[in-house]
Amino acid sequence: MTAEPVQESRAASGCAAAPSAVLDGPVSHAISRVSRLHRIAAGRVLRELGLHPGQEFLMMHLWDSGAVRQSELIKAVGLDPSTVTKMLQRLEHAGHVRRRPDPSDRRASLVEATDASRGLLVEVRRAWGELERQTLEGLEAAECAELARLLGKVETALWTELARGGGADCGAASGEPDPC
Amino acid sequence: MTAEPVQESRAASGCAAAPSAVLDGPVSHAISRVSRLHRIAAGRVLRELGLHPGQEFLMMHLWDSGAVRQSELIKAVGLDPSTVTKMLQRLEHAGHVRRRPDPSDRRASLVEATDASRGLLVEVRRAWGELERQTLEGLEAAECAELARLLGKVETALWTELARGGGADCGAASGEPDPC
DNA sequence: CCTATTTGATTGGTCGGCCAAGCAATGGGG
DNA sequence: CCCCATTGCTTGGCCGACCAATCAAATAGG
Repeated sequence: MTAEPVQESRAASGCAAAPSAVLDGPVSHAISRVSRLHRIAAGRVLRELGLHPGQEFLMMHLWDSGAVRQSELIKAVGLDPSTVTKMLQRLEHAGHVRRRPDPSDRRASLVEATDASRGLLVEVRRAWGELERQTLEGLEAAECAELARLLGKVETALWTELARGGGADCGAASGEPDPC
Repeated sequence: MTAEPVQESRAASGCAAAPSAVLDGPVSHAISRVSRLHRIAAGRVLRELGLHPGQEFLMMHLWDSGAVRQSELIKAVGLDPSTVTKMLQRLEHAGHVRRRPDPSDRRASLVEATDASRGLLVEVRRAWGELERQTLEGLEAAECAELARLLGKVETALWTELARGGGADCGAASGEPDPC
């Protein structure tokens, strides 16, 4: 209808400047938006591999560490136990992971990536490289490093804040200490 | 627990892998983690107000812009139409939002915040201020600005990349008085 | 030894969020 | 005037993610 002005605004010119986005104020909004876009981008890249966004986190950890207790996996990725359970059920059903009871502790489960899933390893790594490239496109190396540093600081800030109020245990995989 | 050595694998220190940073995808990981923590923090702060994380986005826009077409709202927040529909259904059921058919276009809906919801306005603003404070705790003003700038760049980068692959309109929610 | 607490994992419920289809109304072109 | 593409929104399905509550097993305490 009548010359959609919106598309025009977003069109290279209007969007390229994107002064509004930068000045938009709250970092919180920016985090939410960036995260959402990032997730969508991840979904696009991973879709062809048969993985849904978020699952690659688990798989990468499993590929990296071999058979692990589910509780270890939970602490490593920092997700809710129920979330991990359901994700693993789907991944198991898809043939990407295998779960077996831990003989030394009959309530625990050992999780490991299947051999079949190994084929995905290189693809997923490539996809993540692509995603990283898309994410950091237009940023210089120094900016990238700075962004990583700042995100790290924000992460620790949020983390301590949450630990204070929520009493969540949370091993926090690679998180807090050691800010280089 | 078993004698499971702490898996302080190479990952933790993003700075160490400066040259190969792109391969490991530290920024992508960081974005995901920070976003998740941030969302949890937002949920904590908003829970007492009866809002779920994400809803405040819609409400803030509605408070700010009065009655709007649903399609305008969708473009403004940049979410999927179906997502907005369901969120609005819940918000309406909760009494925060009112929807009425647009007389000038019988397939469209006009959405507006209810008077009752206005009471939440100041609370939500306060909660977001609190959230912002938690998020940026430990960062200096210059770092905060730099983070905002970098996130803006990442956002536009992801955005153009997504627009290339999938039909995209562009809303670029912007232009509101936001104290930082 | 037998009970309390803690730990490991699962289920149920709800919400945000996406995609893919599906209508209903609008409006442009033949 | 009618047909057809477009726009606006909704539904259904699925997945990630949270919380709360539950159950089973292991361990600490009396």
